[in-house]
Amino acid sequence: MEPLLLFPDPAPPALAQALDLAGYPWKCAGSVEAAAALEPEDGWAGAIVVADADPDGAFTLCRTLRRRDVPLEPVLLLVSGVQLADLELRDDLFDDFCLSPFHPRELEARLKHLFWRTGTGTRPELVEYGPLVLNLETYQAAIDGKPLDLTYMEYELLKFLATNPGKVFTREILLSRVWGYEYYGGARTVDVHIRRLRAKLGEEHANLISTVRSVGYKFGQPRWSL
Amino acid sequence: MEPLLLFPDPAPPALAQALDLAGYPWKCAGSVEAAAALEPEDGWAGAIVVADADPDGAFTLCRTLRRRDVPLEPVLLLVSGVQLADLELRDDLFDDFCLSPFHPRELEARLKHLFWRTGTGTRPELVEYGPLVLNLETYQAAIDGKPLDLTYMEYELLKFLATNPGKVFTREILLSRVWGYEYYGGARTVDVHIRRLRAKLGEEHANLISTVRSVGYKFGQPRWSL
DNA sequence: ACCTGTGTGAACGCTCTGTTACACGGGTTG
DNA sequence: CAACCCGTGTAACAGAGCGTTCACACAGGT
Repeated sequence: MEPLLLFPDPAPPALAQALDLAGYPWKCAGSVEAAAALEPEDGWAGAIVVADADPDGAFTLCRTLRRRDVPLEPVLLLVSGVQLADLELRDDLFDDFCLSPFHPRELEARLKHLFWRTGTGTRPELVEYGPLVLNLETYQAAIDGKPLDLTYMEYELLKFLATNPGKVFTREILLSRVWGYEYYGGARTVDVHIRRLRAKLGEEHANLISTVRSVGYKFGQPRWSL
Repeated sequence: MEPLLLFPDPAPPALAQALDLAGYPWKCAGSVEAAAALEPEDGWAGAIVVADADPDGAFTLCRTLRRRDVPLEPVLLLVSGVQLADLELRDDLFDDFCLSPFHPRELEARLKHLFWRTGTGTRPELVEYGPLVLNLETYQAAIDGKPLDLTYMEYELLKFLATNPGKVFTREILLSRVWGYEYYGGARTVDVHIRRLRAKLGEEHANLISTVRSVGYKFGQPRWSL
């Protein structure tokens, strides 16, 4: 995903932190010129403009962004309560606004809805570990960019292991956590699924799942762990 | 100006008072039927739906409003902080939201910006995915330029899937999001509608909807975007 | 060399899905 | 008002896919 443009420079720590937590990349610019210099090749994903400290600069930046050949969307404005009146007659300069101080989850919800509304990229939920990528929304898996054709149980097992890399699980734990608490069956079932997973991962990556003799299995971190 | 539709009935005093102060006329309705009975000849100016007390009723009303021949705009949702997660996957049901308790001036600012925005017509009336085109205004569908004769449920189901391409939905999710919250019925209903959709899409495009065994259905091809 | 634990392949049986047929209700037509 | 059509929900069945189990080979540790 392309980064968001933030104004001013430096951005308020709370804003930067909220975006980091939500997983949105960003870059700061303190002026129109700095924004132009920092702009990625594929353009910004959007802009978040803080209008508290320097309203004039903020609105100037918004105006510039909107005057481009392809007007930048979305533009989210962060304003303090007393600034609400400043929005008067400036509706064309922003797509949404958020009161400052803001709740991180409100900001995240607004960004999400904004991206949905403007039709631009929404990030899928991913579980990644090295060459392995699991897309939780599409139920797809890929390794080295090549899609893996996993069955439901294989996917669930791999997802559980990959979300807890390095940790060892006994077969009983895996049965209860992946198969379900009420499940009562042979522990060897796990072995067979592990084997099929290794086979589908390919010879090169079969060692992503390692056997811990007399204990169980673990995912990743084959050698050097803390 | 036509009145705003408020939900539920009675509306929170703070909301009514804020609207009175801002000069917006309004009427309350506690159900879909009441809203239909109260609707002015020229239609509502918009709707403000409070989701705090009765989320199910609120979202059902939103869905009804959006399914009209001319989808009602704008819809402003009032939610409490803990409800932010409820907005997940419901982006199509509202145009903006406001955290409750709200500051009257924030509400006023949002309404103002909302009317400005919807007045300029930014709502996407088409949903496109590859050869498929859905016209949300005329309720028509076409594939490869040839019109599809879909029933109401088929259209709603396809619309929901096509607006979330690549994402997998369980039958339960589809029942609640397409059929409605209050719906209690067999999950196999979804299967049959999927099958009818595939049949109408034609042999060539039937694979636009793919089955994810033990999970549900998804539309279109993966978005392996980063 | 023995024993325990794990890898491997095949076969069984169940769950899930595709598909068809039918029942029900609302609306329309004669 | 009856007869019909259309849209929708539900039941039933068959087939395929998939999970589980078993039997045996193999490796590691004592």
